[in-house]
Amino acid sequence: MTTEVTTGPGARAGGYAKGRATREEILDAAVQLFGEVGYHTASLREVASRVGISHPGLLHHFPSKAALLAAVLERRDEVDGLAIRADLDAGHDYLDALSMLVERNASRPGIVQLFATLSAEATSPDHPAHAFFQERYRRVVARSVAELERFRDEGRLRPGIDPVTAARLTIAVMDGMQIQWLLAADTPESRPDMAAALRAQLAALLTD
Amino acid sequence: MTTEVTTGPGARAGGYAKGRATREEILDAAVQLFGEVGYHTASLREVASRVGISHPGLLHHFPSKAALLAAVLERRDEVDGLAIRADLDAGHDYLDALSMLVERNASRPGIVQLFATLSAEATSPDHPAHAFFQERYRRVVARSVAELERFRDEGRLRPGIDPVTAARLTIAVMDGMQIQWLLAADTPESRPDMAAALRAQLAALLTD
DNA sequence: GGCGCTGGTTACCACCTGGTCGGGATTGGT
DNA sequence: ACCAATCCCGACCAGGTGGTAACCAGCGCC
Repeated sequence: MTTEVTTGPGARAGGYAKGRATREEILDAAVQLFGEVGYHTASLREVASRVGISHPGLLHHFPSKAALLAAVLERRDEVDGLAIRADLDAGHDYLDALSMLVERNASRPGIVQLFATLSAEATSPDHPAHAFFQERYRRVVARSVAELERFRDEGRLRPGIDPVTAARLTIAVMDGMQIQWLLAADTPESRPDMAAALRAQLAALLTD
Repeated sequence: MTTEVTTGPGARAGGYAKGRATREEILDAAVQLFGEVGYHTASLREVASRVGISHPGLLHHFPSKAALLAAVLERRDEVDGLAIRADLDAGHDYLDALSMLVERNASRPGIVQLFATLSAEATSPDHPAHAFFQERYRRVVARSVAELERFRDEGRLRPGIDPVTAARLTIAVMDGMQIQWLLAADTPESRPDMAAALRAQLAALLTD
């Protein structure tokens, strides 16, 4: 179906205040459930039930399941993007901002699980979020590469490592650590610290 | 349901040659399909159809869907384990053996997708493969830690990096690169080399 | 040559899925 | 007070799900 990240009708601001509030509740519940069981397995009825409405009631706000998914992803990236920009404006490094993002994520297991599950699912070419994740990775890799090229030019990137590889490794670490972190949810004593791991990774890639 | 990795009745060797062959075909098809769409979404009918039998025919060999999943995971780890041991016996390093494993995986997208999708899915505590993946990560982390401790004792681990963190980062890189690799399946020119990435990661963690 | 186990089949079950339809409240501007 | 837009629901649909029951063909051992 390849329903792109076009915001479905009814998902934008507008309508009554009640409706807008319900839409937010739906998105929260959808993030939670998609994270718990994945997009395919999650049912509209379950999402609707968690919000306290019927499933046609949900479909009134989001015309299809794929549209709901698109809205969820869109909102998430929007929120994260704003937070990162705020950190940058506060004078932080881009890589520092990434660490901070990871640190924030450590307090939102639902969202972490959502993206871990979804990015793996969306690996299939016909997944509704396939194009979204392709574009997302393209963007974040490009951004990280640009940043690491600056580091290299300042001589702060460890010799023998090119910026592209360094960028991909860093992003891979973020994704991979999420799985280890999620799997160890019930054994806190052996649960890895995602942010610390990312900082260690950057320390291994940089010279200072 | 937490169907552990107990081999279901009928999944072990035995019966007629025809039956054993069919079981292998089923496992191959299941690996493929689970990889394509995930465990939850995959249907027994689809797996059966790819083997050319009916879906109760499949259930004759594997008494439930979870049992089929268990058999798939079990066989995969068995095969990989043997290959790694062979590489070790050939005089290779454990970390080199990991690179070789990754290199082999690069020619089996179905299996890569299977484990990427499944390890994310199995993050949920009530997923049939949850315990399997917990144990799997515990095992491979422990193994890598032991190896990296030897490196540290030989002074080949970069100072400031402890073996546990290094092990987790390495495994995270393997998992994370899989997603980037799978997502770039249709853009070969920008597709990362998983094995090269792993080697670069190890180069960043070690001193030689 | 009979006989039990193996490898399937067709038919069926209860249940869940996303989505549609028509109607009935509620809301808020005029 | 009116009226249209918005919000939401119950009922329904076709289709897919894992699993079961009953049955039958053929293989191979006694």
